[in-house]
Amino acid sequence: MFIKIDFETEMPIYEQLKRQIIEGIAKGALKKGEQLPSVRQLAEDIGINLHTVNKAYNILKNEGFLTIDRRKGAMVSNLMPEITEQYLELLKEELKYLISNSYCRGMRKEGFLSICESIYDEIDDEKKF
Amino acid sequence: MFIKIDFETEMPIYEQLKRQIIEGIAKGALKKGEQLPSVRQLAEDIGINLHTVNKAYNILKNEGFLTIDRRKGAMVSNLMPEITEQYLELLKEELKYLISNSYCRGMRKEGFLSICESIYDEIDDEKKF
Amino acid sequence: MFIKIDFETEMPIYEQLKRQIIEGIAKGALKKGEQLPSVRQLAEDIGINLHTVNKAYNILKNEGFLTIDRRKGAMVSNLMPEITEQYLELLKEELKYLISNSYCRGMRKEGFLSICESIYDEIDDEKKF
Amino acid sequence: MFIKIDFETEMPIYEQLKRQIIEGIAKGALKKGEQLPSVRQLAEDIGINLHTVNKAYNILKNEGFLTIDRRKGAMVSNLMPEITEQYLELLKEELKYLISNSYCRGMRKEGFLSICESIYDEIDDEKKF
DNA sequence: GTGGTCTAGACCACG
DNA sequence: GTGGTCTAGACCACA
Repeated sequence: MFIKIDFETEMPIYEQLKRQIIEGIAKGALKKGEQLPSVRQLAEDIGINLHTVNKAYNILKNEGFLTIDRRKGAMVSNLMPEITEQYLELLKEELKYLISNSYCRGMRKEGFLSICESIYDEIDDEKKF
Repeated sequence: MFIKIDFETEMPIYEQLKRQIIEGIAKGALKKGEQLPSVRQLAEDIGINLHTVNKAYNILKNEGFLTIDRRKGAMVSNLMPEITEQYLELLKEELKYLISNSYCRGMRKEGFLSICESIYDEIDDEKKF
Repeated sequence: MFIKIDFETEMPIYEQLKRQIIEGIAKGALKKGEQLPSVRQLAEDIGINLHTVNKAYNILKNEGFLTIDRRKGAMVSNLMPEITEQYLELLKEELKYLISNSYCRGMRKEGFLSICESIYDEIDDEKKF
Repeated sequence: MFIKIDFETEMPIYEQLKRQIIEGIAKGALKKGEQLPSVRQLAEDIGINLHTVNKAYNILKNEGFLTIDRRKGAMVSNLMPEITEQYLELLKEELKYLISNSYCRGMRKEGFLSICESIYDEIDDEKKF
């Protein structure tokens, strides 16, 4: 796997793991239906406790990114979660803060948008392979 | 003040406070050089602990949004912080996650950018008054 | 057979199998005395493990829904189990939880009863054929 | 508290706890907005591990029955969860099984409905005090 | 071998 | 004092 955990940051390990898996799905490193390593396996690979991996997997299951198949363990869902009203609200809140902060620091609309665009393009690029 | 705290969310109160102050500065509700309520005053208004307000103020001071004068209390800095390399890195990380998540849920570049744009416009609009 | 297994739910496969067989008996898709597919056959049809089918069959035998003959395999019992004190207790416990949950969510007696009624009617309807 | 855990049954402790809390809310033993014991407190009272209580609380939080206030700990939500499409589906599935089982054992519609009714009445009765 | 459950103990962020 | 996080180890249900 491509997981890199930063043990220094204050972001919980399970949250870092969760985010990297979502990013992995977005850029196609993890295909729909693809099987993920077992909690034990991944925990060992990363050097963390299996319960921590389990927590990340379970959150992702609850959010609809993963499904846990009794026979094969965790796998990427074939149907990704929707853009719910609730998600949109949360996204806007988060963006409002990021934009406000950047705005105060002098970044204008064009600069911010071009960063977003380049990230989107990055995802699309990796998608091709 | 315009502060609204949600006591039921996972986000720490001091973080909510910090974000709302930054958003207030961005949209011009708080002008440069303007004085903020005293720690004691604000804490009472919102109904939270002194320490919590203090923590938010101190973080904002360290990040360069506020200056704290022993006599006059906290005020909005006359010079906003810069777009540092470090900030840019953090911003990109955060956006990468938000975009990946939205991408998985089917939101494409145009949709995401238009949300960002509308938030920027909102800030600019409020700025006029 | 009419069995549909959901491999992604939390409910064990053997439990899903057991429930669907009981539902099949209730609505008359499986007649008293009727022979069921062999463990091996059913396992292959559904694409699950032998042991899993075996477990479901054995539970159903112990509860009195099936009789298992060494030569002829499993068949639907000619005498269905009774409403024992123990069963009634369990049923009430389960209903108490379901009703409490529904009640909290605002469902009133009439709504709940009408759902039960429609399920009963459904069973009776299928019974006619 | 009124919690009674059965350590013999195969139902997970956290699930028993979750159910009893929901039942407590339904019958009014727990009022909206009321504060629950801390995880440590309740764990000690019941004689289980605090993580087990924590798990139950978190599930209930995610389902909308509890809210966790940073200042005061867990409390009963002021707004109960809705009857979602998904919940209704699950409820019907569960009822379908219970009814099928009871039907096989000879219980007819009237008998089943009267049990449901008496449980509903029980809840309403306790509500009055 | 897989995830689920439970226990236990430690440390930390928060208020 | 509250819940959140992480670690650790044990046992079990499931397939």
